[in-house]
Amino acid sequence: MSLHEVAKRAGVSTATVSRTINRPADVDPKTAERVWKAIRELDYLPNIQARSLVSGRSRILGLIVSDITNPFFPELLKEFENLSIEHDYEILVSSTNYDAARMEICVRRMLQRKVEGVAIMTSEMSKSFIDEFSRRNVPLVFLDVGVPKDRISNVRVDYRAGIAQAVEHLLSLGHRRIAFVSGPQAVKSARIRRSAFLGALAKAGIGEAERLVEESDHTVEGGLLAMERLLGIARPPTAVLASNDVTAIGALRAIRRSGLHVPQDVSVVGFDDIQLAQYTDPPLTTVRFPRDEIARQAFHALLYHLESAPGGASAPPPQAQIVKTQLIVRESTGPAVAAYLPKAAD
Amino acid sequence: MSLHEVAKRAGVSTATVSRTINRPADVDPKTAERVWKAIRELDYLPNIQARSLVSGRSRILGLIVSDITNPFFPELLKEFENLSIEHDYEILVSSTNYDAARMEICVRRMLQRKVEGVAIMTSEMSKSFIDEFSRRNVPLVFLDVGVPKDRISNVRVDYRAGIAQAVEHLLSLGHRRIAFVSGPQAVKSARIRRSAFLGALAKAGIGEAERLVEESDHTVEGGLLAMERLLGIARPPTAVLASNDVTAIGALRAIRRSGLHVPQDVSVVGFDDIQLAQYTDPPLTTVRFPRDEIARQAFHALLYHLESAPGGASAPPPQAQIVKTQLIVRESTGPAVAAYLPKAAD
DNA sequence: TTACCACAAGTAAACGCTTACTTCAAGCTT
DNA sequence: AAGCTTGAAGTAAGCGTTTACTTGTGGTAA
Repeated sequence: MSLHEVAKRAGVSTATVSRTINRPADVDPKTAERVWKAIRELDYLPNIQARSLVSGRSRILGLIVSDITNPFFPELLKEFENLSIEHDYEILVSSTNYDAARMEICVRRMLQRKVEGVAIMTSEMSKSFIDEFSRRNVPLVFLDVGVPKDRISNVRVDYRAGIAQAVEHLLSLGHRRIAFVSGPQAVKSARIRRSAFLGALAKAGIGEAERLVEESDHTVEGGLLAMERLLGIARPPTAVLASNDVTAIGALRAIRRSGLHVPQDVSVVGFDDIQLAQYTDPPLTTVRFPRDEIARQAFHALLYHLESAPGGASAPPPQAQIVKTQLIVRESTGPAVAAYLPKAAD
Repeated sequence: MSLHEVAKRAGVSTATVSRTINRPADVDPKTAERVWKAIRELDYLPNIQARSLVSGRSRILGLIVSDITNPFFPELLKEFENLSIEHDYEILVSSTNYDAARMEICVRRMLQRKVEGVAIMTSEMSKSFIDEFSRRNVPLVFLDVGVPKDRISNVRVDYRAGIAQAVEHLLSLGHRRIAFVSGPQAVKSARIRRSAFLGALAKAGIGEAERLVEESDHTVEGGLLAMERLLGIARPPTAVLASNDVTAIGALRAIRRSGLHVPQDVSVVGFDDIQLAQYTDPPLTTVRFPRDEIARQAFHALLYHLESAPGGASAPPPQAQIVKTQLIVRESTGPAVAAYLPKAAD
C-alpha cells in the first residue's frame, strides 16, 4: 500500500522503488524487475497527494462554469476531460450558479486544493476573486472577458462573423424587421453579441427604428417572455435572432403558443448550436459555437504556463487564435412572407 | 503561505496555529487573536493535500458517469456538487464514454487521488474494476446494478411503476399495438425497462404477438433507426415507448421524416424527462426520472460509510428507499386513431 | 597494482500539516 | 509551603513521496 511495503517486499530501499517508477534508467534492470514484481503483487498505486506535496505540483486544474446544467457546458467539460487525461491532470469542476457567495466558495475550494490553473468559462466572476487567483500565481484563462496579462489568457470567440452571417442570411430571405433577444447585459459576451447584431444591421443600412432589441436572460423562460413581448408590439418582427439557443427555444415556444408558425410567420435563429438544436421543432438555424475548440484552446493556454514555466522560453507564446463561429442553416428560417404586411386578398 | 510563516509572524509555534484553526477551544483567546491576524495578513489557506496526508482522509468523492454530454447527467452532477459543498467534500467527475480502456483510466485516476467513495452512475463497469475499489475498501454506490454488499450500496429506481403507468396511459387511449425501443441489452437498467414493459403488456392481456420490441442504443441516431425499422414492418405500431428520451427524440424525428404526425398517427412516450423533453415537437410525454433524488440518495449512501466508520453504529443503516418514477403527460400521446386500420372510405 | 570513475543502491531531509507528548507557569488544596 | 491540577504552548514524529548526497562495488586506465 505504501512505498515502504513495496520496498520491503522487494528487499530494496524506498528510494529505489521511487526510482524504478520515475527514472527507470537509474536502476539496474534486475532490481527493477524485482520491484515491479512487488508492485504488482501488492498492487501498489502511488499516493499522488504525497507526491504533490514534495513536488509542489498538484496536477489539478479547475474549471468554473456558470451552470453545468446549461447544455453548453458539458461538451466543454468533456473535451477538457479528454485533454486532462492525455496530459495527466485531474480536473475540478464547479458551477457558480450565477451566485456570488457560491463563486467565493468555488474559488476557495480550488485554492485549497492547490489547483495549478483555472479555466473560468463564465463571465460572472468578480474582480476580487480573480485577484485571489492572481495573487497566488495561478494561471487563468477566460472566455471572452478581461484582457490578457501576466498569467491571464483569453480565448476569444469571434461572435461578429457568425452573427453577421446570420443577419445576412435573414436579409437575403427578405427580412427587414429583425429583432434580437439579448442575454443579460451584465454579461460581457452577451453585450458583445448584442453589439455585433446592431453593427451588422447598421452595416446593412437598416434604420435604427427597425433595430428591435429585447433584453432577456439566456433561459428558456426568459426567451419565451421576451418573444411574447416582441409579438405584442405594434409591428412585430418577421425574424428574430436569439443570444443563445436556449433563448431561441423559448422563443419558438412563445411563437407556437401564440398560434403562429416557424418559419412561415416568423424566422428564428439561435446561437450556440447545442446538441438539441437539431431536434427542436423545426430544427433550429443557429450559429455554431465550437465548444471543443474552445476547450482545447483554454486547456492549452493553461498548459503553456504550466509546462514552460521553469525552462524559460521553450514553448511558443500562447497565441490564442480567435475561435470562429459559423452559421448552421436548418429549418427555422424561411422567406419573409410578411404575415403582417397587407395581403392581396384583404 | 505555509503554517510556518503564519507561526513566525504570530510569534507562536506551528502547532498553535494548527490548533487555532482546528480546535479553537484549546488555545488562549489572546493568542488566537494574534494568529488570526497573521492568517489574514498573509491570507493563508491551509494546504489540503498536506492535511490529507496526515489525516488519511482526502475528502474527495468520485462520480463516474457514462457520458457527461448525455443530458441526464449534468443534473445529477449539479445536485451532487451541492451536497459535496455542504459536506465539505471535493468531487472528481469522469465520463467513461462506454469504453473499457477509458474506464480503467478513470478507476486508476480516482484510486491514485485517493477518493474516499465513488458513485458509479453507469452500468458499464466491469467487475474487475469494481473489485479494485473494493480491495481498497472504497465504498461504492451504484445506480440499479449489483447487489448491496459490504461497502456497496445501490440506489434503486422503480422503473416498473413509471412504465406501467405509461403503458396504462397508452392502453386507455385505445392503443393495442405498442412498441418498445429498448436500450442496449448489455446495460442492466435497459434490460429492466424492457422487462417492465413486457410485464405491463402481459398484465394487460396483450398477446405476445403484439409485443413489439426493437433494440437500440440510447442515442438519437439509434432511436431514429429503430423507429424507421418499426415503421417499415407490416403492421406498424400505433404507439411507441422509448427506453430513454434521447431515443424518443430520434423516434420523433423518424416519424416526422416519414411524413407521419405525432400524436395523430403514432404516439410517443419517452423515459427520463430530460430538461429538453418539454421543448421537443410536440412536447414529449415521458416518465420522469428524479435525478436530484438519485443524487441525494447516492451521496448519502456514501456519506453513511464515511462518517459512521470509526464510531460504529452511530448513523442508521443506509436504507436506500426506492426512487419512484412518474408519468408526465405532454402532447406526444393521443388517441389511437388507427391510421393503419382499414378506413371507412377505402 | 593503484587510483579513478561509473553505476547502483541506500540514507535522510524535506514538502505542509496534525497530534501525542512534554514543558512550564500559575492557581489550588491541605 | 509543598505538592497537585489545570491550561496553554512548544517539540517533534510521522503521513508517503522525491531527491541531493553518500556509500560501496567493480571495472578501467595508467
